Amino acid sequence: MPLITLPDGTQKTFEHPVTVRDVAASIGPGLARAAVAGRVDGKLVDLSFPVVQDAEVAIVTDRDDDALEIIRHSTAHLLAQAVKELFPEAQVTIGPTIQDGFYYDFSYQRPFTQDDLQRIEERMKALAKADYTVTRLVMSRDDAVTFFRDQGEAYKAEIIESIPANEELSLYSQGAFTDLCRGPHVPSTGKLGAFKLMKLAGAYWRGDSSNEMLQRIYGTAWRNKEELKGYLYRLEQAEKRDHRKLGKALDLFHTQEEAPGMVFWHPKGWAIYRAVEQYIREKIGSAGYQEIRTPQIVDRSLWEKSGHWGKYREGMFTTQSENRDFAIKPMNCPCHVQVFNQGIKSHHDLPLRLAEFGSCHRNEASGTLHGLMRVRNFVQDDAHIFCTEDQIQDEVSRFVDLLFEVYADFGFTDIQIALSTRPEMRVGSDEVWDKAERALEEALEAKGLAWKLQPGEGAFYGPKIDFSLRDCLDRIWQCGTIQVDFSMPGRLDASYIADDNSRKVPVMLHRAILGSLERFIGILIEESAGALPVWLAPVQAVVMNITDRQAEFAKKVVQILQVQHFRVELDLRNEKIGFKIREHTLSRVPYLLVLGDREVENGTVAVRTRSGEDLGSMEVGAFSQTLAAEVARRSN
RNA sequence: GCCGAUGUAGCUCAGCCGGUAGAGCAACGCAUUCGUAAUGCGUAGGUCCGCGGUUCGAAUCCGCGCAUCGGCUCCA
Repeated sequence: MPLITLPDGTQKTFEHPVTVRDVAASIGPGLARAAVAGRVDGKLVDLSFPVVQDAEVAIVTDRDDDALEIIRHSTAHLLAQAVKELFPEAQVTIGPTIQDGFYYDFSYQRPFTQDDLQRIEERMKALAKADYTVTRLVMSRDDAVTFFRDQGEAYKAEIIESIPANEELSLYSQGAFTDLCRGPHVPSTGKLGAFKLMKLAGAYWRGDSSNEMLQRIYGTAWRNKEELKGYLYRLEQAEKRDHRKLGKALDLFHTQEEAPGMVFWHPKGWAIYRAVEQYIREKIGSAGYQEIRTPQIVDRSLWEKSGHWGKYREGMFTTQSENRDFAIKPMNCPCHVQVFNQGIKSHHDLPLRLAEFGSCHRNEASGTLHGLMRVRNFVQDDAHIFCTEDQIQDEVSRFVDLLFEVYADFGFTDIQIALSTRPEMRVGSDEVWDKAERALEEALEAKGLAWKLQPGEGAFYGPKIDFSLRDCLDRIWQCGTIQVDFSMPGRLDASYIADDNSRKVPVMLHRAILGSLERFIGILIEESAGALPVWLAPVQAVVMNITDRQAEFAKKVVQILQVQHFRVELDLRNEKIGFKIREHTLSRVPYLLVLGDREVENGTVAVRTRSGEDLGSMEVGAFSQTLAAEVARRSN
C-alpha cells in the first residue's frame, strides 16, 4: 500500500490506492479546497491522479507558481468551451499557454468581432461559476481520431493523426466540451476566474502562410484578481514606454505615409543616433576595425553574382538608368568584398576587419513594419572580418567579448542568445561546418553564456549566433549577430596568398553588435522610458532664468557648456520657473539649471535633476566637471 | 504579404440613428517678471487619410487604395 512522503518529510501510509485529492484531504480540508493539482515524484498531475505505489507527493495550490501554468491551460479550455457553446460551427485547434497567458486558435466562417469577444468572456465567467467538474479520460489514438471526426472537429483529428498510433491520449471534459490535452488541469472550472480576453488576431493553421488563416483569441489568466489587476497595470505602464509614443512626445523622429518604413530623424533623435554611432566608432576603432564607405546603388550584376538577385529579388528596391538595372543595397557585404578585392591580399593582411555604417534598404512586407524596430531603411554597425579558417575561433571570441562590453555600457543584461547550426541546404564541407559551429559554440562557452540551440536554422552559407533584446512589451528583437560565411568570398572572387604561396579563399564573418541602429535606439528608448543616460540624452542640460534679469548670465552659461561640447538648451521664455521645470522634467532632460539673482551674483548655477533631486548651487566649472565625469562613465 | 481594428486642429481625443466640426494641451497676442512639476485674459487654427459611389445633403453609409496599430508569416 502506498507510502506517501510529503514535501516537509512527513510520511503517510494508506490502506488502499489513493488519489492526490485524497492525500490533500487527509492533510486538511482547507488544503483540499485550495488544491488545483499535484506533483507526484516531481511530475505535475491532476488531483484525480491515482497514487498506487510509494511516492513523493506535493499538493499544488493556487499559491504555487506551478498553479499558474495549469490555470492558464485550463482557462484556454474554458475559452474553447465558451466559443463552442456560442458558435457551435467553430472548430477548435490548439490552445497553448504563453508568457502571461494563453491563446486558442479557432476555425470559423467569419472573423470574431470585439462584441463576440465580450460575449465569449461573459460566457467563460458563467461557465467558471457553474463549476463544472473536469474529468480526464484515456483513449487510443484511433478512437480519439474517430471521436473528434464524429464531432466535426477536423483540425483536432488531424493533430491526433500525426501522433504515433500506439500512443494513448488523454482527453479532458467539462460539461459537454471535450478537448485533447496532455494536462494536468484544474479539478473544476470554479478554480478559474482571474482572466481576461485581450485581443483578436489571425494566425495561420500550423504556422504556415500557405494554410488557412484561423481566428486566434489571446487571453491572460492569473491565480487571483490582484495578480490580474497587477498585470493589467504593468501592461498599461509598459505601453507608456512605447518608443513610438515617446518618439513623438520627445520630438525624436517621425514617419509619414510617403516614406513607409523609413525614419525622419529630428534634431533630438539624431543627437541620440550620433552619440550611439560615435561610441561604436571609437569602440571598434580600438578593436582593430577600419571604417569604410561603399555605394548605395550598385549594378544588378553584382547582386546576381552574390546570389541576392536570385534569392531576394522581391525584397530589393531597384532603379534604372541608361538601360541598366541597379539595386539599392540591402546589405553591405558584397561591397566590402569589392574593397577587399582591391590589390593583392596576403595571409599577413588577415584578419582584415572592414566596418561600415552603411545605409541599407529592404522592401520588408508591409505588415511587418513596426516603428523603429522593423524598418525598410536602416543602418547597421556592420563589419566583415576576412580571415582564415583557423582564425574563426579567435575572431568570434573577440567579437563576443566586444559585444558584451558594449551591451554593458548601454546597461543591457537581459540578452537572448541563439546559436543556429547547419540547415539541410547548404554550401561548404561538413568539416568546415564542424569547425565553424564549434568555434561559435566555444566562444559562447568560454564566456559562460547560456544560449538556445536552433538546429537547422543557420543560413545556407554558414552558422550564426544572434543576440536579442526585449522591448517594453517583452517582444524579442534581434540586435547583434555574427555569421560565418563560406560562400560569398568565393562567389565574389575574393582570395589571398597563403603562406605556402597558394591562392586561398578567405572566410568572411558578418557581424554587427547593435544591429540596426534604428532598432537599437528604439529598444534604448523603451528600456529607459525616454530618460536616457546623460551620455546619450539629446539635451543634457537646460539653462533657465527666473526673470529677465538673468538672461545675459544664462546665455553665458550655455555658451560655456556648449564650447565643451555638451548638448545644452536655453529657456528664456517669460514663464514661471515651476512651469519650465515641469516641461523639461517631462521631456526627461537630466539636468535643469535654474538661474536667479543669487546665482548671477555668485556666478553659480542651481542644479536640479530630472528625478526632482536638488543638488544645490555650484560653480559652472564644478557642474561641467560632474557632467563630463558622468558622460565618461556612461552612468545614470 | 495574410487576418482584424483604426485614420477628425501641431498633440491627445469627442462627434448618438447622415443635416455640412468641438474640447483640453500646444501655438500666437496682451498683461504678469515670478525661486524648483501647469499665471491670467484674448486670438487664430481643420483638404475630417486619398479617390470614387449612394443621397437633396457624407467626418458619419458603401467600394477601392494608402498608412498606422495588434497578431500571423517572413526577416539575406
